[in-house]
Amino acid sequence: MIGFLTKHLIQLLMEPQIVRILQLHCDNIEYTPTKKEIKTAEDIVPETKRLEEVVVVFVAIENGDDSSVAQNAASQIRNSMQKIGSNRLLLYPYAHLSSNLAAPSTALSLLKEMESSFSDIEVSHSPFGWTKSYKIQVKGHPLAESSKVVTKDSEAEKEITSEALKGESKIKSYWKILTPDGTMTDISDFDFSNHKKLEVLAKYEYAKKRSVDEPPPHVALMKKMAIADYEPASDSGNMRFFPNGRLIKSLIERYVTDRVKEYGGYEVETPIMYDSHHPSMVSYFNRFPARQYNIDSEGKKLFLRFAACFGQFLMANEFQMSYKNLPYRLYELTRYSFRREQSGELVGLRRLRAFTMPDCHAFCKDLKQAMDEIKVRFDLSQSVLHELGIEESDYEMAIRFTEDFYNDNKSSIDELVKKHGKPVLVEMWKEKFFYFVLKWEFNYVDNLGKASALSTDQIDVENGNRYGIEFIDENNEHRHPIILHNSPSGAIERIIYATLEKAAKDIKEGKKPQYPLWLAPTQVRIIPLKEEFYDFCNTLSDQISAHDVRVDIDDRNESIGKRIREAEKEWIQYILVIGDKEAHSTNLSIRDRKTGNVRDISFDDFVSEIKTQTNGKPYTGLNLPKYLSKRPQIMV
RNA sequence: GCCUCGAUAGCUCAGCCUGGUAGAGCGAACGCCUCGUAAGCGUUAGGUCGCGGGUUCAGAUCCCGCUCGAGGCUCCA
Repeated sequence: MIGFLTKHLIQLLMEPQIVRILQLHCDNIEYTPTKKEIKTAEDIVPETKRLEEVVVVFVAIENGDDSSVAQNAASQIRNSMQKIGSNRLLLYPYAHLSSNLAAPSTALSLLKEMESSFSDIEVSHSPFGWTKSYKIQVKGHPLAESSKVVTKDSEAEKEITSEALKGESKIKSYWKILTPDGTMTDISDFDFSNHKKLEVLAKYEYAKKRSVDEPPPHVALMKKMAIADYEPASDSGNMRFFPNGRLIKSLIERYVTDRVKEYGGYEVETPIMYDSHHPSMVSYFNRFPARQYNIDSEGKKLFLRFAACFGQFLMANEFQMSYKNLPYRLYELTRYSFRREQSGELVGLRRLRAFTMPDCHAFCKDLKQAMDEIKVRFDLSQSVLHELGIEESDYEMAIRFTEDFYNDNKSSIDELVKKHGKPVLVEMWKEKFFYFVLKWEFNYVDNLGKASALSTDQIDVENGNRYGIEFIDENNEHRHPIILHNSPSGAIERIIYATLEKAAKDIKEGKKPQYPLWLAPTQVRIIPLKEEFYDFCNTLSDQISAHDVRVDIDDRNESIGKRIREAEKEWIQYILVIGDKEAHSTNLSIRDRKTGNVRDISFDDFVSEIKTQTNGKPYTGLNLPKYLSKRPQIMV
């Protein structure tokens, strides 16, 4: 905020003979006149005034201004207020905008003229000629802050829209490509011809080529496969998961959790809401304007967590740690993390307001330990994605760091790139702005050329201090750990999104889409030819499911063709049609969706064929009635 | 937040341009058929055409406003 004011004040001071305006869309402003600054100050009783939901216009009227300029200024203010949908205005005389002020009497009369030209909205002005103290809360949206210079000729109008929000975060980024052999190329000099997906990631201006009206294919699939759907009675971006979706999601959740625990993470559970006035939150918040759900409760201003960081940091704050305990890793699968993304940004399972995020923090004693640890977690993330069915050709890596950090840690950074085995996108900063000095992520690039981050890790050098997390080092000194923030898979919903997008790609290419067998809601479907085989089917299904296989029975009175067709539409990999022949055979006749052919196979071989494909993955039983005649249709 | 599009049966959608009794397929209920690897047949039920206003003898249809949704853009700590 301070930086913004300074920047624009300098710009404003360079243009002579105009009305100068700094316009701010505010949650509230409170001001108190303290003393008269000039003899001709307005005659008022000084009292504190507070306005809510208001556009505050700081205005300086310069030498040479007249009525037409005032009118011009008023009409511009009116225009922009319509744009942002506000109808309360405070004109705030602010001499510091100009070094060429008009005489106070002229200025006051023009100010009043401006005020009176707003008949249709609620308008007031703060007292002219008084020294005032004020408190102001500016909104965070892009149009909230703007400055204007208005001259007699309205065509000379200049409007500068604030870059305050993004401007700060984008300070001096240098975009590069780093190849596995360690060479860093400027992005404009890199030959992308063999790296199309990386190019998509690199230029996120893909709008030009893509056909606009096409919804991402996973949205239709998530409904058709009865996985998930929008819940109109909730807020946008809060999904409901049907039995199929819950089963898939819960298996992925369990798998990622198992892998993190195997790596050395200790699972914890922390609250989903926090007090924004808690001292640890305040400084964190000052950097990041409102993008969270806020809840007022008994005078507390609570917000819903947007990551697991707070809970784990506040918890680690209570730990008495020695350097001998480090690295120490805390893990939580947040169900949910909440980010109140702008409504227009929400898309299916790709971008949500409530999502499930595995989040593993490693507390490290020094940078060397952190660099060793980040490599282990890099391998973990790669492996987890692979096992979830997302291959290295599906995603591109981006890495961000400060220039100093790169120079000091070049070989370790090169090592990460080498592990990825492909060129990676680099964003390099001259100096640290965020709390981290290095961050990498894997970005899934979908059918429409959209990139979404999956796995990520960061080296955080600030929050150990901010949250008062300490350990005692070899010399009996108190020190703050370096903290790594890793999500080995990224949001679970996003893994489902990627899985469905890959399936959609198969469909488009004429291939049969398929779930990885361990995620399939039904792994084996049994279809009795006639009612007389029901008992046989039931026994068979018990025998198969005794080996931890999800098997169900289509006992509906439908034609055999129709029941097979529907099993195919559910992407069920194995179908067993049971008739006279099968009921009297020791072997099974299985229809394998991958080939569409029927083959004979022994019971044991069949089970072991399934086991090979689901080896090392979690299992849970059917999440639907075993008999299809007992299932409601999910119509979405 | 901005732009565009949309809202008709449980679901997918037609009808709207050119105003005149509300349609189809799927699904559901019931019945027939008892079936050999991607849709067997018939009958029935089911709609305040998102909400509010206007024009008209008459509005799902034309006009205005609103609500909700979706996609794109911007954004993504």
